[in-house]
Amino acid sequence: MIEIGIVEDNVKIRDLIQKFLNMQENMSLNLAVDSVEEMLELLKNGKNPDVLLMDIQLPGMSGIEGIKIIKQKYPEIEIIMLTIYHDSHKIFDSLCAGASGYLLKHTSLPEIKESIENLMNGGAPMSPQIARKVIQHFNDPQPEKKPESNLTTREQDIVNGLVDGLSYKLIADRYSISIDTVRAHIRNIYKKLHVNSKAEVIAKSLRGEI
Amino acid sequence: MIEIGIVEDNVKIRDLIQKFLNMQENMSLNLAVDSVEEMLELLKNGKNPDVLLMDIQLPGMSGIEGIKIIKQKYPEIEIIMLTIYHDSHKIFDSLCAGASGYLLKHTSLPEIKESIENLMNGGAPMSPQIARKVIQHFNDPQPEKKPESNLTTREQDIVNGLVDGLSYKLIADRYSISIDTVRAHIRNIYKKLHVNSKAEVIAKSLRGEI
DNA sequence: TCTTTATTCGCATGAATATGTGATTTGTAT
DNA sequence: ATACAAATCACATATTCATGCGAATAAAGA
Repeated sequence: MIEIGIVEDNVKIRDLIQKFLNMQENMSLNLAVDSVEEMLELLKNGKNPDVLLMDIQLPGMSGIEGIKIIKQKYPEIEIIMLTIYHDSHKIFDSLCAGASGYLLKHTSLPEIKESIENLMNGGAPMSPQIARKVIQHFNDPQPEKKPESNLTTREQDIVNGLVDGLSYKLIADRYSISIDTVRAHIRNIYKKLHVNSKAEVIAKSLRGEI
Repeated sequence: MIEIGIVEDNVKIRDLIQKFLNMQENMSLNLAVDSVEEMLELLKNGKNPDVLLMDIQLPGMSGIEGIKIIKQKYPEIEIIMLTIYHDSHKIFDSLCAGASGYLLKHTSLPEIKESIENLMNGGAPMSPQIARKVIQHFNDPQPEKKPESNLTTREQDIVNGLVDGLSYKLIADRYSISIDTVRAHIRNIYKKLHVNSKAEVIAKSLRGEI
């Protein structure tokens, strides 16, 4: 039985979710409050939910501040944000504060149920739009440093092999070339980078100097 | 009709996915190749898929390198990684390179179909385990990777020497110990870190995994 | 056409590394 | 008192790496 709590000041929404989840045979939602402060009170009194559904816009402390405090005191509780906000700032603040999932409020009840199960199975439920924003966070940040590699495509391949900790033999296998070719490339790489050991190439590469 | 391409060198898997997706009324998978190089050739010849499913471990260029090149030349193509790798390094490399989704290979065919639709609707398909790793990246960028180093002070010194690109001899000189002592320490370091080459130690260290 | 560059391959050799099997000393914890 | 981890050193050997020399092919430029 998954014990669930909800912090949501809109009573209509809260009741709807509570009723629906309580109808599920493997779920129980008995902790339904409309502020972080009340939830903290319940937790202090020994209540021990597995998952918390949390709004951001709340009376008193915001949901994001709530995450920080709750995760600090009760790190084993998983928190899913359930909110109307889809701006990157609130999303990332929530995730950085310790939320394990982020759903938008138009998420259907069955999807909320699925998300909770997903979370208990080691997943991280997100609405598609949220996932997109999270992914985009990785996509762009790059254009800062470009140390003019000078390395050819193949040479870059070889460097990647080295970084992966492969021996010449394994690199040769990976690219289906002879070990002597690998040697040849490495010679050229060393010349271009002004180094003379695998170690230095790996270090340079991982420091972003290639 | 969603035009799909797949880069996957395992013909069994590729054929299975191809047949399944072609059975969908709104999807068409005609571009099925087993290397990035071949896909680039098709794209150059005017093929224009909406979505690419891409493996990471491929003959020739890796899938991650492939993303970079394809996204640079054809930024409108959405790429979903479909691979067995679930280590953070490969996930983040893929996302940073421009992937819009990341699925593990045990994903069922209907889920792959859903993921493609999700993507076309502005989502970012991810397997739950992947989503979790992505979220964790925000949760606590630091304490997550504290794998209990176990390395002693001296061992850490040696690791630093390796990262600086020094040979055993030079490390011995730096700390005024014999080269055999350096060897001994390195043996112990390898055991503790479960590696067996300088290269891997340097890589781990620079990734903050020590 | 001629030149460069990228990529491929081979052979050879000394240097460095990986790994095994020891051993001694000095603290610290039990 | 003694058990144990940390640090030190030695010897041996098989593998891997660094590097020199040489060379062929194909693609891209001058």
